[in-house]
Amino acid sequence: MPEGHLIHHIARRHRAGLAGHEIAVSSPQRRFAAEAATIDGQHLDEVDAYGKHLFHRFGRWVVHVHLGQQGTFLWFPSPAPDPRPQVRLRLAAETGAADLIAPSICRLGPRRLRDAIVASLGPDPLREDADVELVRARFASDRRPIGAVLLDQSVLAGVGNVIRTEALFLDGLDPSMPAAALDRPRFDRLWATLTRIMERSAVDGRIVTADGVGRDARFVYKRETCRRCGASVECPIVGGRRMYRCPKEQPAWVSPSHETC
DNA sequence: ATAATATGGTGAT
DNA sequence: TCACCCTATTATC
Repeated sequence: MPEGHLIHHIARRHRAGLAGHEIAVSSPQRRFAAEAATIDGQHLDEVDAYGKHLFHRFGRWVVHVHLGQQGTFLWFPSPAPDPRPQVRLRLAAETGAADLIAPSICRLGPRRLRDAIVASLGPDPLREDADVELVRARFASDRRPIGAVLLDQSVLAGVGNVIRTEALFLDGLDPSMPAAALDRPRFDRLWATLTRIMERSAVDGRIVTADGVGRDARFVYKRETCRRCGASVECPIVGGRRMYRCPKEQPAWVSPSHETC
């Protein structure tokens, strides 16, 4: 669930349903109670997504949320039911209520907190202000496997395990290929693929690569056989996380130095 | 119905 | 290196 597409999906929902209103802020679970009291009743100025980070700005304050692996934001149009006891943060207006559950980060800070977080992140393909040239330059000087670089949030913000896996499949790239070995046309195509997957997934609220349900909604992620050609899918660990590769659709990268002789 | 799993990143050890 | 967060989704019975 929580890759960058979902954060943008949530931001769009909250922008439409909560921004511009005075918000009743509470913490049924109590772990955010003091902070909630500080901003309770204040005007929500804007909601912003950057990579996997979410920011709600209330005047000089900003609420910073990272969903981690299990975190989720539920949305209830009015009349919203009573929040379950596990709800860390509820943001409620006359239009509806958003309940935050099981985040890895939920904290209140000054506005500059957002700037500090953003400064640690690479460009986000889902943002208009994304600097593609900067990402291309970072790739060109990075000899780590491309599968690992795609997960590095300081290079590129918002891509997670499913999106990196499916994007590399769609572009026929071996995850273990060094990022620096990617030529310009293939980099540009990969950027376009990432942007397309993420934008469509941000609209739908779930990752969409292939048409289908469950595992059949993906080409290789969590599959035993390739959805396109039926070949047996490999499961290498790249960048510390398990990923999936079709050996036929994603032929092994061979170092140019070994080709000549 | 019930159970296994992880589409992260942090902070403790 | 590991525990944590305690969810929705998916698979299985």
